[in-house]
Amino acid sequence: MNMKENSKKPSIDDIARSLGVSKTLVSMVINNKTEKYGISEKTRKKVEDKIAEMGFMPNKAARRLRTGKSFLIGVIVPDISNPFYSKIVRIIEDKAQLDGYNPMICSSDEDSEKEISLIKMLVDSQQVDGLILSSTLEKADELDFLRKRNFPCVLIDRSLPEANLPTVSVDNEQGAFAATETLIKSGCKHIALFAISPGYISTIEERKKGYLKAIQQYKLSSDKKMIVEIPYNDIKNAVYENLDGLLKKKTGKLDGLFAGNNNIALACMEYFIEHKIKVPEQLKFVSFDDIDVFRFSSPTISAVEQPVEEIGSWSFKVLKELLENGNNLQNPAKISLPTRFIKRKSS
Amino acid sequence: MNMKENSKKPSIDDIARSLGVSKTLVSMVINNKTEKYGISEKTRKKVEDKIAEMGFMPNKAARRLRTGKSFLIGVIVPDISNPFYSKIVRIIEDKAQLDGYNPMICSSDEDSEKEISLIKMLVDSQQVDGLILSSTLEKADELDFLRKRNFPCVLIDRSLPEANLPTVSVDNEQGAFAATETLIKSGCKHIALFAISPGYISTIEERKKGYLKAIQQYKLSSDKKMIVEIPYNDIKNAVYENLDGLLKKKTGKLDGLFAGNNNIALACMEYFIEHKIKVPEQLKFVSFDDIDVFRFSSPTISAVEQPVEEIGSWSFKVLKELLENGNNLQNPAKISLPTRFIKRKSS
DNA sequence: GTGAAAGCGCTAACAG
DNA sequence: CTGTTAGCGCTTTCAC
Repeated sequence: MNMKENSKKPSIDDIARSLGVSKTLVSMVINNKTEKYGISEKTRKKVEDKIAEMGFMPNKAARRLRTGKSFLIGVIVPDISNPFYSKIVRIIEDKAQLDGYNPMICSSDEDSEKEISLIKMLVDSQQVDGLILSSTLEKADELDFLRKRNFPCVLIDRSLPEANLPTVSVDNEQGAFAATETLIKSGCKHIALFAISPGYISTIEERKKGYLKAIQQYKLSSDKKMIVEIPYNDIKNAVYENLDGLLKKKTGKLDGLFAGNNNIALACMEYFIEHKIKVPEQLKFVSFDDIDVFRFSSPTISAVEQPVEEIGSWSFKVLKELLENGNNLQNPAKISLPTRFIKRKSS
Repeated sequence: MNMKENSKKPSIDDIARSLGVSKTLVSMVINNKTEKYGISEKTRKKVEDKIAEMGFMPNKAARRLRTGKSFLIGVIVPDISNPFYSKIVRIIEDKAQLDGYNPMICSSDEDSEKEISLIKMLVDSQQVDGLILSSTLEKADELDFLRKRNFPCVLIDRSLPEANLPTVSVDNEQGAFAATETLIKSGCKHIALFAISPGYISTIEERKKGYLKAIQQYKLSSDKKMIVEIPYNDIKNAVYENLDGLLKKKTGKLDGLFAGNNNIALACMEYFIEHKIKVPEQLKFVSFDDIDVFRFSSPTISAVEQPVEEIGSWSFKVLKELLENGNNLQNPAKISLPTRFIKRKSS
């Protein structure tokens, strides 16, 4: 009763047979190697026409098995539904396509174990040719198995200490410094930083550093309790609890808040609305990452903008270099892009 | 000078040889077929240990070539960096992973040709087992080559007329009706709908229908010019020009605006700010798609919320059904999910 | 200029 | 319960 599957996909063999030539010839045509092997224009044309006629597309699995090259690249980010990452990924997709690569995109959920298993699956199972990684890992040696194999891998957004891997990142310290400085200059004395945990992530560390540098440079009293870690999985509750605590304090009451990323900022903003906290009058507020919300909210939110386009295009550019010319383990590219602080009404 | 690649990946052969057994046995263990073939617990354990010890992972290219099954699914959306789609995709990723599938995610940029070539690449080249498609195509027959092969494919978000393919979508008409009705009930007489082009996309058509239904039901004068098409590639300019025109009119001046999707809404909101248009006093405003911005903007924006979670999980569920039990071309699943109108301050 | 043949790593039919 | 074997579709070496 089922509809019959009439038209199986043609293989290279079908093309060859229907033309009375060998598979070799067809293969050479597919791979633009006719020149190299001195195939005549006429023959090439003949084969090409047949390929078009039969709608032949080479089977990548077979090619992959034979050549060991997949023209796939693995892309792992913490969460593809976070606009910061989805924008980067989109750029990578476009750039990769231009060079015939297809990305396999995965979300690690800030989970080191999941990340490792995704990497293994991409590298060992799917045989991606290279990896672009916004890593959640704590230590570089968890990636040693890649390094040992000299596997093309570029770190983006987050660097890894002593990783010795090419990295495309952003000057988080400078960005955080600028953000904190703004708060200080507008009169804040008690500034908290809400940063996503785990705290060892390089971007978080650098943001903390920038924050502390500003605090110290302007001789504000620094208090360890003003740097709070917000767990990735429970942002809203953590933000609410901490804000409750910090705003209740009699002495040293919070008057400036720096949200370490866009999700934390959103939770803070919800809190402000629910608890009728007036920003910037009662509390000045800035955030890392610039998202659409910040331009339209009331008040508009000052934020550290990251150059997503550039992160995306550089990351593929660097990976491509690795893919084509091999790793230079002694001296991996380290690209650090500037951020831009956008001052709006919240600070 | 280069670091030697010491540790090649082990193959099924290596495992078998180092254990003195056959590849078959190892293969059976990998694929959990030991029960089926009555392999002893002991042997299985022995093989499994070796696999763990050598860090073996089956080569998917080989498996794919042999079995014709890739455990890959293709996912094509107009733009992965649009939060509406990135959220759906994220759900699909999670659900697929639970069943051992990996998504290959692509953006079509609302370009039919690009979409077709992506489909071909996914299906013929990458050999994905199934497809989840938020299609930009005009007519279903462009997908006939898939239907002929009985290829598992589910349409999401947008349906295709006479496609006879399983579809997971949303009741756009009802959503648009509710949105328009709100505008009418709050006193608007001259309501425009800004919809993304191409206008033949089912969601757009349905939204137009819902809009018109409300207009007619409440006996407002309907004017063709009040439905404007905004090209995907030039949203901002188109929105600005049309708003300029419609707001300048002496008679029948615009007093209500319905943005057909989130990107259009953002452009409108920028316009409002730049031109100091007071919403809702001067112009009432609603949008399709609910994004974070709408909850925080001033004023907050009323919007038709789509059940992204459900779209994502249903789409994989339906595809899985196809994958496991085959197509039912006579009677494909058509799942229509309700939308929810969220009234905020803008209307 | 072109073709024959081997083999990438895996699965499954069949044999024992 | 376990092994032998053929072959998926392609690229590449070598031969003519």
